[in-house]
Amino acid sequence: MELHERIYELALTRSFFYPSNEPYGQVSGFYDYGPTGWQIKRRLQALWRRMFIQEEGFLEVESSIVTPEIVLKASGHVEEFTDPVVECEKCHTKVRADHLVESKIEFKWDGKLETLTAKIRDNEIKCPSCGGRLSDAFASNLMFHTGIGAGQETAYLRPETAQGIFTAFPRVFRNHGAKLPLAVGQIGRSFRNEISPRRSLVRMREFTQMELEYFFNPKIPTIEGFERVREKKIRILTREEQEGSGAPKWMSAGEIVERGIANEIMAYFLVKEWEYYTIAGLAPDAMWFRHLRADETPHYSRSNVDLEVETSHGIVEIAGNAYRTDYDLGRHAQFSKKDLSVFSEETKEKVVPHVVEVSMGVDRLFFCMLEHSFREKSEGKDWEWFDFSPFVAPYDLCVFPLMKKDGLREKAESIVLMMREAGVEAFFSDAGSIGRRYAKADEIGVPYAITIDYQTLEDDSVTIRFRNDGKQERVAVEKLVEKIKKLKKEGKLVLG
RNA sequence: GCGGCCGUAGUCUAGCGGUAGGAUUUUGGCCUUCCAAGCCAACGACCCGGGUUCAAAUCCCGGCGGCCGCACCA
Repeated sequence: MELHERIYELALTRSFFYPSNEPYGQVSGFYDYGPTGWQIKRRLQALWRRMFIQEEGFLEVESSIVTPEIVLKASGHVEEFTDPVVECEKCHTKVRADHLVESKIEFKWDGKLETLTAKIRDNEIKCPSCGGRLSDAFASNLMFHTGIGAGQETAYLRPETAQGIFTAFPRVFRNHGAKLPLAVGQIGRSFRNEISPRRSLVRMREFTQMELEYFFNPKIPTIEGFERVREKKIRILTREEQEGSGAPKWMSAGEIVERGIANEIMAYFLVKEWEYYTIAGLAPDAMWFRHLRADETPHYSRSNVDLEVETSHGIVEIAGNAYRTDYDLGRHAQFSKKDLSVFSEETKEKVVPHVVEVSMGVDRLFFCMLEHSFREKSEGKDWEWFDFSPFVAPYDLCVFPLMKKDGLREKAESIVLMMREAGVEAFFSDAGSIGRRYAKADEIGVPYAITIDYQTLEDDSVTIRFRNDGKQERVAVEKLVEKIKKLKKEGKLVLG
């Protein structure tokens, strides 16, 4: 059995995620998060918020999902997400029309559907799978279409959260210091009407993104704090290595800048992302950044660097970094007929800011994290479990009375109350034997379990069990909250 | 969308013409002083529609859905 198959079974039984609207039958590409999964996803988002917003003093917004067509024309999505397609009249296979024609004859598409249809007719191009007659070329759009108001003015569900940040830029800039650089992030749902979504959370029609746009004066492509990360290393697959060995290399932020792979701003975020994903529980030896080849880089971008992760579903891209220059603001200026340039105090001139974008997918991260954290039965444990980091585990700890009787349950409940009041997320259970409950706690990756035993009633102390080695340490109840917070902060998972 | 395989309790699975059996989970009870103990009991399923047949979970057709490959996509 492939790991992802096992993960999917676990997702169903442990309430990580499951198909949306289940009683009506599955519609592929849509998944709900259950109670346990949502706890984890929330924490992945909270960790991002802490590292990419709070720690940096950046700003966060929430923009609307339904987006008028003109906005997405400006962004390029109406064109970019519309593929020219032909359909076989016999077997109904759909094929990209431009790719098909290009593969048959020497041809450069001019963007017109009629041209493609003409070429197909002139050259008698047939269906590649059955040889049947092909339809005229038509546009197939990957955005969810909707209509606003009684007039049903054309609109789409946003295909990315970024555009809401670009359109908010002028106001946010003015209201929050009117100075560059300015960084604005957002967590939210995006939508892509995939033709045939597969691989569960890896390719969804409705998904969650965490995006950050860093606006700066193009003459000053630097970021405060770069010196702190200059020597820090990440794994990266350079363009040369993609031609060569294909093996990622450890490289420092400084070196990435020197080699021209990224500017300081992007290099800074690469380091930050590496830290984020490592803390979130991805295995550093199973992920790497990849500098996209020139032919993969959009025309408006100076450099794109993706984060790729190895999984049983193959290599999954979970983050994209792009130096988008002034493309987005420039296009929105053009389409809205507004001046979106701002005055730069740094160079005493008006500039259209450049943008470095960090775009991360939460659901794909969630899936990769489950795979990388999954642990088979072993000598120490006769059950499968998840080695989640304390930052993303669904609960901070479990509270278990050794027995239900003799006042142990009541004592345990009072400790749960104390923990919850202190902001510690505690899971309580008195069902079944204590060993069984430890196993259950391991199965959803809770890092610590507190056990209330007979000694607790005598001296008001409890044991803390560490998930990863099963060893226990005795702690006074009055020091419990402090102790747990310390363990979490240090990420300590074994007593040792 | 095409092709191959498939659809039985929450999960895994047996049955493949006579209306379902196991494992696990869940619930209640007994028992239990630390790593999925044991015992008793209970709950719980044949994807949907049509056809063939005395009789369909089982055979046939259609639909819906899944997995893999193609295509599409990141």
